[in-house]
Amino acid sequence: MLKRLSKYIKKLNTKKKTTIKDIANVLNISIAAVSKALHDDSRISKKTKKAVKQVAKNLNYQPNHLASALRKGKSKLVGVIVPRTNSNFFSSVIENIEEVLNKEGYNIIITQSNESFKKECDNINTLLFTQVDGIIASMANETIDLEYFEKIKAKGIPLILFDRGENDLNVDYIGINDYDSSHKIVEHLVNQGCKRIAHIGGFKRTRIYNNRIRGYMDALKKHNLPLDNELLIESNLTIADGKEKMLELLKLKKRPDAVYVASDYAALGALQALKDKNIKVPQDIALVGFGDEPFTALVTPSISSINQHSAEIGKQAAQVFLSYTKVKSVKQTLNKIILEAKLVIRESSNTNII
Amino acid sequence: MLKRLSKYIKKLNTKKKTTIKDIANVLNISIAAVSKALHDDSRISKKTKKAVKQVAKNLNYQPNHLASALRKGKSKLVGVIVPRTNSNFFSSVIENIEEVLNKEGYNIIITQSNESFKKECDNINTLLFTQVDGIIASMANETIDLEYFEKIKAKGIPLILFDRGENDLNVDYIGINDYDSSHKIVEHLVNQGCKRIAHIGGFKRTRIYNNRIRGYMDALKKHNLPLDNELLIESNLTIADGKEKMLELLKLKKRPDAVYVASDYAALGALQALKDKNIKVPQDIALVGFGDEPFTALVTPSISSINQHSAEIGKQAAQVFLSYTKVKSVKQTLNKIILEAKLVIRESSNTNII
DNA sequence: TTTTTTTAGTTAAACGTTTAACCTATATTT
DNA sequence: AAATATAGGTTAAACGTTTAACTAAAAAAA
Repeated sequence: MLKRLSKYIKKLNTKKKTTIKDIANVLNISIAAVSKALHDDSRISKKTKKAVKQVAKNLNYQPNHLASALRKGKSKLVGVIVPRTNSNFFSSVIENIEEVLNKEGYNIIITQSNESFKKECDNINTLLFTQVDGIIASMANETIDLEYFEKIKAKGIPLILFDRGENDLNVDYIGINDYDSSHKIVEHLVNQGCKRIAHIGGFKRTRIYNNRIRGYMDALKKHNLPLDNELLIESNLTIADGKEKMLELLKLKKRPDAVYVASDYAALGALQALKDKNIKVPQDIALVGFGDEPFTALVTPSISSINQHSAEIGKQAAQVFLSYTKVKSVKQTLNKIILEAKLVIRESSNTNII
Repeated sequence: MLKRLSKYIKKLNTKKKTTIKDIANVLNISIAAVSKALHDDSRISKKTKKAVKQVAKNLNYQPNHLASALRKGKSKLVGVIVPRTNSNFFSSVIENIEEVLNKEGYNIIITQSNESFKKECDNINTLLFTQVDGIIASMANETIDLEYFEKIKAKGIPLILFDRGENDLNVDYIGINDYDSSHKIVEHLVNQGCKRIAHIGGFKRTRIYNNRIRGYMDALKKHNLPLDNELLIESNLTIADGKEKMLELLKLKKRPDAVYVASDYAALGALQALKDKNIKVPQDIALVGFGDEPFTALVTPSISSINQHSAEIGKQAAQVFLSYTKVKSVKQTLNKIILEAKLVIRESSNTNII
């Protein structure tokens, strides 16, 4: 064996990678035995297993994932599609998906749609082409046509949506209770004495923004505040949008005394507009954002916001995917997991402390 | 053919995926012909090509990437390792790497080290296991032991580092000129009339932070400013670190009149500390950050910073990788690409405008 | 007409695993 | 002692492509 080994040791210096065939040759056993030994199959003796593992180490053997994936029909790869990774929310969701899936031997391929429908379709094609075993996604703002997502389902590949989902699409979903979150915000602002509460929201067609808008309207009704159409604005919720829409609100004859913005980024823009116009926050106008991005705690005044439990969403999404891989029965009830969000009150809406 | 096709059309409803074998059966030709037709091989007639593509479409054929990757020995996957995706810098670099590589048929697998050496090693193992064709990485702060990176090189897999690299490691590198950037900052501060310039930097062992520190010291010398050791602080450069180290600087008997922080995040923390202590920025103390993260333009006062050309870095890194796949000759000179950074002057260091 | 060239394929092996089915020698049971 | 079980493997096919090497028929050249 030693002679055979030393012959193979030379191989280390060449480019060619070590395969189980090499190990089999060194030990003069079949490749099947090697494969089984590496997987601790019960039909291989301890002695052989030990020898195989030793040789594998010596030859610096690295299993060929492609080969086993092809044979087993499983790539052990999960695709993740997010609008962008550069928000703390998505970055944290991804981190937690990765953590849970890595433990089970899965790797993730992260792709960004940049909020573009076309890019999202490309991403889906790419992931299907790469033979991922499942897809976890949060939809782009633009997306209305669900054909591509249907395609995933049609192929029998588990699809789990989080945060940005769609009511029409019959898939697993993990998100927070947007409707209730709006209620919490409005209630808080009412408690602060606000009477004219505006909402800079996202577009109604997107499930989460629709829910936030409905929650906002129903909450106003509940607290006997009149619903004024000029106080409800739809937008893309970028920083620039927040600034622009806030300036529009400030032009109204009857200004709002509070603004609830459906995204922290837009809230940051709105805050800049308020500062530019020398309007005191929260005394003149109170401000609440959404998402609890770290910077909300760092700007002056700090911005009240809704914590979306990003870590929890990531973990649950991964778990739902794993449940598909474990259960043999194809028929499985869909998971619709709605987490309760938490309102974090900061300076921008707290008139008591100041 | 129609009869055969309709027989196969049923297959669409089953789980089994369509393969080139199915297409071959429908048209009664060999699978080799199908493979060639799909790749527009010159030895296949136009008629056959057309027929093959039509049937492929009808059967909803999707090439099995694993099979072709195994056969060709190329996974068409590139691994990307970054400390975290949630800064604009890394997110932008990644976006641009992806854009360039996608055009050439490559996909990327993004992994995060979370600045942990152990996680980084795990990431490398994972990527090697997944048979990536190359790795583009920015090292974790913690990393000193380069063994794992050597391993990549040893396997003959192209390794390209960006931003956080290492002088000792003989690999391709793309980054900005940190040394010069420090010079630009110091020069600017001197022009603003500052005479006691402090530096909250990263750890010297990391190449980029070392260069920034050296640049800072040499620039002081050049402008005949004394180098005071208590004005040079090493840290991890988190937001909290920035705040803490700034408070330390404020405790000095002889306070600085300007602080150059080696990261925007730490600069943000520093700014909070200054605000808490009611110190006017830039009048009492001027502040400059590093990285040109979007929030630097949005806080009050806005923070001057260094733009690192993230898009350019991403594109170049991808190009360097591609150069390995195209050139046959193994011997290739290493690329060390150093981009010139740009100082963006904002309120935090601009005494003229105020 | 015969030979050569071109066209349009076909055959079969290979990529590195996994796994169902089979086999043989030894140990155990009856 | 014969029958059965168990341990420890081996053989060969399969996963879905790609590709080098071969071939048959038709077209062009001689």
